[in-house]
Amino acid sequence: MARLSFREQVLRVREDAIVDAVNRLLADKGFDLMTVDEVAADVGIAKASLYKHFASKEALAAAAMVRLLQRTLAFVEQQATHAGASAYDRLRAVTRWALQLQLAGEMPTLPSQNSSLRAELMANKAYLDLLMQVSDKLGEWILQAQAAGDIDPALPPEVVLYTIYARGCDPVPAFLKAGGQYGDDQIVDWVLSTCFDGLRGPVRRPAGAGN
Amino acid sequence: MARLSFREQVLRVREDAIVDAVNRLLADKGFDLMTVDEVAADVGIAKASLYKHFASKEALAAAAMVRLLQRTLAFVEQQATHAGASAYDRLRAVTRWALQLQLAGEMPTLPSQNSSLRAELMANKAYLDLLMQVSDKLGEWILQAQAAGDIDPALPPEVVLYTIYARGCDPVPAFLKAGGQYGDDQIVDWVLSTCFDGLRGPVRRPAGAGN
DNA sequence: GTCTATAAGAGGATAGAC
DNA sequence: GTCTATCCTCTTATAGAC
Repeated sequence: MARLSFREQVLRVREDAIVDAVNRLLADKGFDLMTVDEVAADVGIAKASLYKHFASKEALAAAAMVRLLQRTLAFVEQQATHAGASAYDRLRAVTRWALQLQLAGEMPTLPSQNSSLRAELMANKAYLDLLMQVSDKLGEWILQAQAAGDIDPALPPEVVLYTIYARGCDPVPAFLKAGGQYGDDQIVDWVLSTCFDGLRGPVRRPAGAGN
Repeated sequence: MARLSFREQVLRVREDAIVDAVNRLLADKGFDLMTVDEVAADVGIAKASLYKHFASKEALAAAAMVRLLQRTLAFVEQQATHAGASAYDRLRAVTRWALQLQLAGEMPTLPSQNSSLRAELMANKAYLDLLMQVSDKLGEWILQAQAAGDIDPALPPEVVLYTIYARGCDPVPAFLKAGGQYGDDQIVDWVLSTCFDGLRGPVRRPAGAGN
């Protein structure tokens, strides 16, 4: 049993290395431009060996997305333990985390339109399950934040959820980073502000309010 | 000269039909999934004939983007004639127009990462010229809106400009439309609100302000 | 300038030896 | 399970007749 367990550990380490490479390439070039040859070369194994671990290119991407959702769920559950934070604070923290991940080049992005990939993901139970868990938790916070008046109660929670998800693959941070004149933290602050406070900015008062 | 002019007109009409098809396919599936065969089939001519009009797939996409920018510039210049509107109103009108275009399936979207395509665009004088004209005009309005306090003066104008551009290819409207329970106008209003007023929503007052 | 036919190559996936 | 070598399909692009 020790030998079997060891073998399994080796397997896991190798598959983790594969998912690492896929994650990097998805973040860098996206699904359509990522080639299986690149993944194999990046990991340092033959392409045929890759296919012993994952059945298809879509399965590779799905594995990367599942790991992303696992990490997201871990972060979300960690936030839930902070008693002092409001629901709004938590939503903002999660969004900040996603933006930081993206700027670090570790956010795998999928095309919103590739049908073969969507089919694979919609058939992936682990993926759907995790996505639902994350969405449920965020959904709770959204309702709480709306009740507290921190998030616009006129918006359907769905709209808020999608908007937060969309910030994770927003092109703005990458463009600003490509410009080269701002640091990551500064970029994150600005994008976070435009997301929650809008282009109008935080705390506006009616004309003539005096401060 | 009349015969030549007539021939040129026929040419223009045909090329317009090609760009129409490209525009539709780019909006529908994106650059990577669009094939030249599809474009040819959609227009109803042979693929080889396409290549008599445009030198490459990238050139096709570039033509669609140039036409988009021409239309954008036309809309922007039309807004400039509305004397009653503030700079902020105009920015909001342009963003609304882009969102409506997207929901109508007429917004060609490019991958933010395809290098061959970016190279072609960056070498396309007409494209760069139009992009600069649009950006200059929007940039003016952004500065004015910031001076008027309608847009957060703490944000670099660059950030505001990129954010507005990014709304034109935001995945949120398409997701909401796919859900099927909301009309286009409703979706546009919500996304526009999250863009300018943020998830917090319009007009927040300090606690205890009374209304 | 339009067509049919085909070149040329990339990229996903597999065969079969070890 | 890893490798080398290969298959096969899809897609961009072009040749050459009309």
